[in-house]
Amino acid sequence: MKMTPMIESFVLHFGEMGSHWGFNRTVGQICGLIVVSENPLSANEIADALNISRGNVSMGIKELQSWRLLQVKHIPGDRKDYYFAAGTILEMARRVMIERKRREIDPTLTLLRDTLIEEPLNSNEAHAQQKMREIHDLLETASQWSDEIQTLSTESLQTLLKLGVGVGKVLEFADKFRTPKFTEEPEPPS
Amino acid sequence: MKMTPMIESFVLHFGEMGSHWGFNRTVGQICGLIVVSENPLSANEIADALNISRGNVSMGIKELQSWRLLQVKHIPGDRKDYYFAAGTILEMARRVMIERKRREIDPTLTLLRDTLIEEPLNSNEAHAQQKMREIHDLLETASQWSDEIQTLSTESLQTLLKLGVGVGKVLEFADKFRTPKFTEEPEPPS
DNA sequence: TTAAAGTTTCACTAATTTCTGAAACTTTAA
DNA sequence: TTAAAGTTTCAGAAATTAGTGAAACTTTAA
Repeated sequence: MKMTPMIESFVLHFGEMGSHWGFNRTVGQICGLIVVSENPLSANEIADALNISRGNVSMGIKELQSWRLLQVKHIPGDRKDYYFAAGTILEMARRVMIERKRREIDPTLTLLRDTLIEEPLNSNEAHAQQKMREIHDLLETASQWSDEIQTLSTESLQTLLKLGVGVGKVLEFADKFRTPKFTEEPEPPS
Repeated sequence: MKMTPMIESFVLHFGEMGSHWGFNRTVGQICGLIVVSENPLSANEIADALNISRGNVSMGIKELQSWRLLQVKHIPGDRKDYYFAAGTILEMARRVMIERKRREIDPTLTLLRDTLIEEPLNSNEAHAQQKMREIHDLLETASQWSDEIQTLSTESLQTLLKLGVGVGKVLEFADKFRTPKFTEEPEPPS
């Protein structure tokens, strides 16, 4: 299976992007290829298209499965596994987000929580803890957003994404009319 | 300047995190150290505390400056530069976001836009373009969010972050009362 | 203008990560 | 039960990325 130049350039670019999204070049390419492919692909077809070793494909597939980005199809009378993208782009993006949160935010939150219960030994440590608390609170909020997004239906997420772009202006306006004393929660509508 | 165990463990962890945030271990450590430090630090003090070479510190500082995460302080009669964190944690986080968007999203958007104006040569390419359009639209939305956030005041951003956690539920409710007419999803095959 | 103090660069080395290919293992049709 | 087809693992090779330290460069007080 030979890729056309259009598809090849996309797949290569996706490979480079991959490293920003938590996986390596090859894994990114495999992911790109599968997303863009019309029919499910066998591991051999992938190795062939990307010109990488069979073992490497096997590793890559395992990695992508750990991100829950692949689905497998079986063809009767054929023992191969055929892989295709698990869900829409939005669903895949969401899975990546969730997984990244689990791998990147959660461990830091744990460390910060553990550190923040220690008694500071001197003013340096007191200051450091203050900063850590700021980081903790921000990550905690990010974590809550992420958990929330996990519970949303795809449609609601779509709505939220589209809506978002307008939300900022409203807030900027609201903040202007807020007294410095009451910076916590907006009045609930009665 | 010797780090206490508490601060050291934080700095080391921050170094590991760093690689997820677009910079390498040492740069992460430098950033962590500076954030947590009570007073501005000279390059030599950083090299000393982290036990890395002077040249490496110089590179790291340059990198952090390109992320606009550092401010420099001069002490009269002292020719050294003293570095400290540029703004609050939230401000720093926001700078990282903006910069990552510029480095990671924008180039992909460009590639996708360029690819999507090409005529598909066959049904594979047509399908690929369809997927690329989905990715494009999602990244476009992400990009708009990012731009918006850039224009928000820190206070409004705080408000938005805190608020967010409740927003989802409202949307889920609203979507229930939306007519299927406006759903963009295709009918599942029967 | 000089030299001491500070900073940056860069060729080289070290460490880490990724990839290969062959061997081991698994599955299933006959 | 066997062997052909398919899959996975893993030790080491290759490639990439990070870090060192010495030399070159810059700045400024005297």
